[in-house]
Amino acid sequence: MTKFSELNLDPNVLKAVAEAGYEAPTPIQEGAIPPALEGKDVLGIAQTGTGKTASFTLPMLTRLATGRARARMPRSLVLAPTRELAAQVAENFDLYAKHTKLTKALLIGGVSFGEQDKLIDRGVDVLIATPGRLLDHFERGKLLLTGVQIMVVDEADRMLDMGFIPDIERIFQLTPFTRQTLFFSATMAPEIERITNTFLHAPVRVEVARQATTSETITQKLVEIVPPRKDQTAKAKRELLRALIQAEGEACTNAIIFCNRKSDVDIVAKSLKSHGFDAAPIHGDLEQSQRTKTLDAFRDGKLQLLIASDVAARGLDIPAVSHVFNYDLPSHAEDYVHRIGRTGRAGRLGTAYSIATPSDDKYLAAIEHLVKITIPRVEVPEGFTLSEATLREPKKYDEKEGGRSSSSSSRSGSRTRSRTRSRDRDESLAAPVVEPVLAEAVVETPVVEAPKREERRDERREERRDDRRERDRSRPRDRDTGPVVVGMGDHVPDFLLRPFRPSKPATVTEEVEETSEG
DNA sequence: AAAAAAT
Repeated sequence: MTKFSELNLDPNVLKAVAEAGYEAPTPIQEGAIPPALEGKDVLGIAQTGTGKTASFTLPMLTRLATGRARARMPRSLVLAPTRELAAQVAENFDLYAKHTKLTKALLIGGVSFGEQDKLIDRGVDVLIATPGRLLDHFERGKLLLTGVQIMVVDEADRMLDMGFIPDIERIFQLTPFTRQTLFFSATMAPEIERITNTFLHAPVRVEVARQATTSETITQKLVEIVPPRKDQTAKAKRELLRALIQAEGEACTNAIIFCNRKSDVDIVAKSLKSHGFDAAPIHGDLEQSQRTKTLDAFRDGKLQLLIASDVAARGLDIPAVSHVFNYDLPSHAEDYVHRIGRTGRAGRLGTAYSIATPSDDKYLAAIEHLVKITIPRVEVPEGFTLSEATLREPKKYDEKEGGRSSSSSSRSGSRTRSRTRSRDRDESLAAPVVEPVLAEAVVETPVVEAPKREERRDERREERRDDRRERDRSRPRDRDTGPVVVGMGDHVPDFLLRPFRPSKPATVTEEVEETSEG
């Protein structure tokens, strides 16, 4: 087996690695460090938890060991998508650079410019930044990127998701053509491929097998509930979450609870706290100081439950999380893998619970397709008092539907139709794989409904366009024109229509048509 | 329908 000591790293760097307790490099490190040390571009395809950060940190420090920084001209640059991730990279630099004289600055938003400016002025070897703040410094003329010898892009696919690619391209163009580029991404989306083709020169491609999502170290479980009413979903989910945490008891030493929305992060955190749990929220709308404080407390074991948006889904290295709870199933299947990957790290055992409601069926299918397993369904825990109402029981819905559908079928017309649509949606939500007798009625509708819904939307759009045309010709006579005209009847005073219609309607109509087609 | 990041 290769050892770090065989990798030609700077002795001072090697010393820090040894002190940190590392002997043998991970596959990504073994693959990326040698070419990086030779000054070659590296394209690393690897996910977090594979030792990616050290795979660029160690060779960078080694190559920067000779020479020193000039004022406002950093010698290297690391870009990360989130502030926490950038801060984490910075911590890694501190760790491995402690026996060198290399300096670094962390440029992230949410903190004042003053300290960052001071460091840049003095000259730093390594600049670690989120794209926005870096460009901000650059535009203020405080920063020159022409001295960058090594540039690292970390978590490029996440940058893509977050719309950072234009910024990244711009930053690439601000650095010298001769720079060395180390580029990391978990996946190679077409857009990522394009960037690497443009900005990397004959890169050495290092690909590390995707982390097994069915990793034996993570036990995945899914709890499905059907809240009796839609407006009770959140309440039911919060209660179920509490029951799940309680059922796990002492096994749950600490956990990250993921919500899809920032507002839900706050609500769930508040709710858990009021029920006596040791919980705190983290998401992008919170003050940076608060984010740092919360994350530090969680890392130090002073906080048991971290309620998080996807700001914490990727990259963050939080050791020893016993549980992950998906309060919401993520709408991007990839995120499921990232989220549950927060537990079961470094050979430790972990448990990942996901809460699903019927409206998650689509997401769930995508997730299970991606991870290539059927996530084991488990019963709701005993402490879940709403269980009777919220178990996956289609009956209530079907009874209701049966009653309503007969009354609605006696009617017709566009207004009733819109109500029918929302009813059908509920119906399809409540359609589980059980109850064959009722399934007849349930299955039929969504299957037919799905394509129809699209058609109808198009129809309506066309209708609306027609309406406009009609009105422009001042012949508002169609009853289907929508609630506004129906409500006014045929008695709409002419002046009310005038502001929407310039003096020569025919011409305008033509113009509208032309522009809309062009 | 939403999260992240520059203010």
